[in-house]
Amino acid sequence: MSQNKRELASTFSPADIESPLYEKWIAAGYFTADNTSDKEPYTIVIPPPNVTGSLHIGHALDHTLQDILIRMKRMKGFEALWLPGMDHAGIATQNVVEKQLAAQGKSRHDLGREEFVKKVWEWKAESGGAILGQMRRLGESVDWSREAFTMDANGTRAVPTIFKKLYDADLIYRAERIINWCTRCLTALSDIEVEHSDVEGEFVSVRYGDGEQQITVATTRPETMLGDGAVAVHPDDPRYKHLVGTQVLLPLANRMIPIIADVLVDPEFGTGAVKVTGAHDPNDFEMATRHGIDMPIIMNELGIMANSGTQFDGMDRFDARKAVVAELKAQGRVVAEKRPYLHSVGHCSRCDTTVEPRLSMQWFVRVAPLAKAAGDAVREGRVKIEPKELEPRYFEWIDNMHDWCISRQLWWGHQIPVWYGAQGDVLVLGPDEKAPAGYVQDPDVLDTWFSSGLWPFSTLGWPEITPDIKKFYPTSVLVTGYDILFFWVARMMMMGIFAMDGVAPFPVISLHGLVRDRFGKKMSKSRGNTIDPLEFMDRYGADALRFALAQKANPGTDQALAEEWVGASRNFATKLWNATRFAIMNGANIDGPLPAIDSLNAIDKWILSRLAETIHEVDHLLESYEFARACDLIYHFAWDDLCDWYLELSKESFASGESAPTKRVLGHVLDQLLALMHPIMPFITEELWTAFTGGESLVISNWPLSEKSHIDKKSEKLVSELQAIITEVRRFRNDQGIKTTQKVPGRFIASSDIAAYAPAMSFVLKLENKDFTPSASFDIGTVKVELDLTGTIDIGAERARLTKDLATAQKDLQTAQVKLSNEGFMAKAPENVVVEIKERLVTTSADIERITAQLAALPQS
RNA sequence: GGGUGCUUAGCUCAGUGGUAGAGCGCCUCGUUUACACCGAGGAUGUCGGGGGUUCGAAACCCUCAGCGCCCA
Repeated sequence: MSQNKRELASTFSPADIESPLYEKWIAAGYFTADNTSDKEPYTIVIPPPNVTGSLHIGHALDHTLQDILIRMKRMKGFEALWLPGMDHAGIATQNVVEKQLAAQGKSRHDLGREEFVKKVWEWKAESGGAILGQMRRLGESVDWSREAFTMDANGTRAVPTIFKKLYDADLIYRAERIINWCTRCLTALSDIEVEHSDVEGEFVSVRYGDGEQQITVATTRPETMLGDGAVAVHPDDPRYKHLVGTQVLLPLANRMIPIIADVLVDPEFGTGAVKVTGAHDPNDFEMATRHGIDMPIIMNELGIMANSGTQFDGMDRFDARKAVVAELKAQGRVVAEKRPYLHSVGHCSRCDTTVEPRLSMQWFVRVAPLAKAAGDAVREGRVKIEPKELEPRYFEWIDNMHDWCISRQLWWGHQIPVWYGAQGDVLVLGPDEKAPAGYVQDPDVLDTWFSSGLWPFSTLGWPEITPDIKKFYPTSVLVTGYDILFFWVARMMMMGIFAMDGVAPFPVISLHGLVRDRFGKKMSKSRGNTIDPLEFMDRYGADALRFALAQKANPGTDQALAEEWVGASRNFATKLWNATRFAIMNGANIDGPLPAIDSLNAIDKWILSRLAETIHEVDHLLESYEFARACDLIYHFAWDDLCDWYLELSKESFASGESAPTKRVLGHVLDQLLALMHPIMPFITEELWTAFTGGESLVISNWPLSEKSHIDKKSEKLVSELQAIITEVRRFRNDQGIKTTQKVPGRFIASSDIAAYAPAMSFVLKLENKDFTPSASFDIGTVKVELDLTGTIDIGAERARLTKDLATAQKDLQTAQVKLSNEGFMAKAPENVVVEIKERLVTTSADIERITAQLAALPQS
């Protein structure tokens, strides 16, 4: 084994090591999961990025967290499967290819459906999936042999299977309903694909009818009045009671329409009377249905006025709005106008076009029973949401879900598996069934989220009960941003529980937040504050990016990111690199068993104790998806405990030559630390560890074990005393203006257990051990330090230092005294707290006495 | 309008009942044989305002103010 040890380059260069290491891992097949192994499975399916997408900073975060879990579990001996793949992203992808066609002056209709879909596949082959290469750069340990696509063979069988199953269970139906229509994409959208934002519009009050038979309605969309079927008021509204049941003249259209009473009307809002346009407003549709009111459609798919039988036909909806108001004004029917009037308007999440509510025939999923099951799974604890604080959001949404419109008037996607016969009969077919001659398939495709809802099992070969399904379903955890909790997570819950006999697709949903800019502002192209993870990887390496992201990933909360912070993580990597070089230079090794703990010095015992504690806590935190806290502990153990203290305190031992146990201990600590860090920073740890140990790979090495027997509070206390002494002496030297490099005669007068480490401390502090007459001395606790400064000390600086220490001690003393003289505290505070405060009283009193004496001993100046 | 979260050091954020923390930034000093992508030392906060519970509150409760997110 040891013949594979290597020398390390003197400087850390991520670009030199990352890509060869990834190739090595792939060639070795470490990431390929074995469905025949007897290891316990651990499965994560990657949230499939759009085939049109490239790796943005949010993916980098999401994927880093998943890789941390997968790599840790693989090291823990699980059969780890991390399944990669992409989503066909219906509208987004179709838009991309349509744009290319538009550049040639063509539309998809010029090609026809079959040709167009062929074109999209060609586009995918050439330009799709750029993200996959970028995932390799990030070091993702995904199983490429199982790479999936929502429209691959598995997806193409799973979709009609579940469609038919839902249809047969009466959970899919076709109906004429108000849906959200995008006049640019020319398709229906689900509620969730509509983004609401406040816009400045207008609020116009219009008088319908004349004389006795008149009523004023207010609207933000005057043009839709051409499609009004009624006017509605609240049944208890005394202003209009006499009009209910009568008819009123609809201006412009010159039709008589009824006045109805419905509780949906808010009498406080506007005039308390509203127009009822059943074909172009969801609330109105509800009222119109209830009262059997006509619902004329007065706009075509493009948002152009049509079939209203008025002069406005042929006008764009927004032009018509102005024209209608102008004409009403001319007729003296405009009672009031508010402009601008701020109100919420829906926009297409893909292209930002103002969404038009539109009555049309679509396919829907009846969500009530599915959503109930998905909600119950969380309510009953079968599925946990991490962090728990996000549960209310999940319930609020899933318990109030509307039926899901799943048909899209697109060509790219899973075509709806329904065929219509000449007599209007409807056939829903599974993947292996063929429609009889003469039947025509529904031209629409399914919502992209319909197929991605099947992702946790369609990718494993469902509906076949494959070895993969048996081994790897349900998956172990879902890691994703809270922003797609509704889009995707809820769909997977509903589909998974329905398809897999009640077994939810994952027992845990671990949600992280969004990556924001350095000021915590949302990133957007228009703000110009977006961050490109690829650039950061170029400049600082993949490990630095991963660590920077994981270090700030607190459950469910957004994180800010700035370039310097990635740079700081790179610095951390460099620190680790140099520490390992130093360790190797000094003969650190992992040869043979660790020396007996009792035989070790306190410094070695201490670092082993800290290692055991760190491993224990990091393990627990990672298992709880507390990535930020885990990274923080690792960072401080590696930098503070190991580099700043252990290596420094051990230098004397290395220099003296009597260091065999320390070399073995250091080797052990490094070996374990690199393993512990490997899931987070896979490249540099692999490079360092293989060079240092000569081993094959950390990817397949054992996860570190926390040795409880190494935990040694006594040594921890002793070393913390050594640290306090060293810090005080440094502070004294600093205050006295003595250079760090200057050697000074000095000695410690201390009890034997501390005196035993005088050589180590002297080495760190550059104190010379020789005969001298002290010209300065001071106390730290029970330890006296004597120094020969060969000259006068700076009394002013010394007095300032002691005065400050005295003030601190006096404040601490006072705090303790106040507590101890408080009867309530003495009576009710727990014993251990009282003891602690009493101890504090004793030590601070001693400190005050000591410092006061030192101050008094200073010569007057 | 409904739901939900936040307000702690210059910035970004940890910290769920026992002497206020981290990273970055800032100040001083330093080419010590792992590391200047570094080391040593230092400064900085009546924990948004007000009230309450408690021996004790940044933390628990009420209230006010500001900011944010989700949904309608």
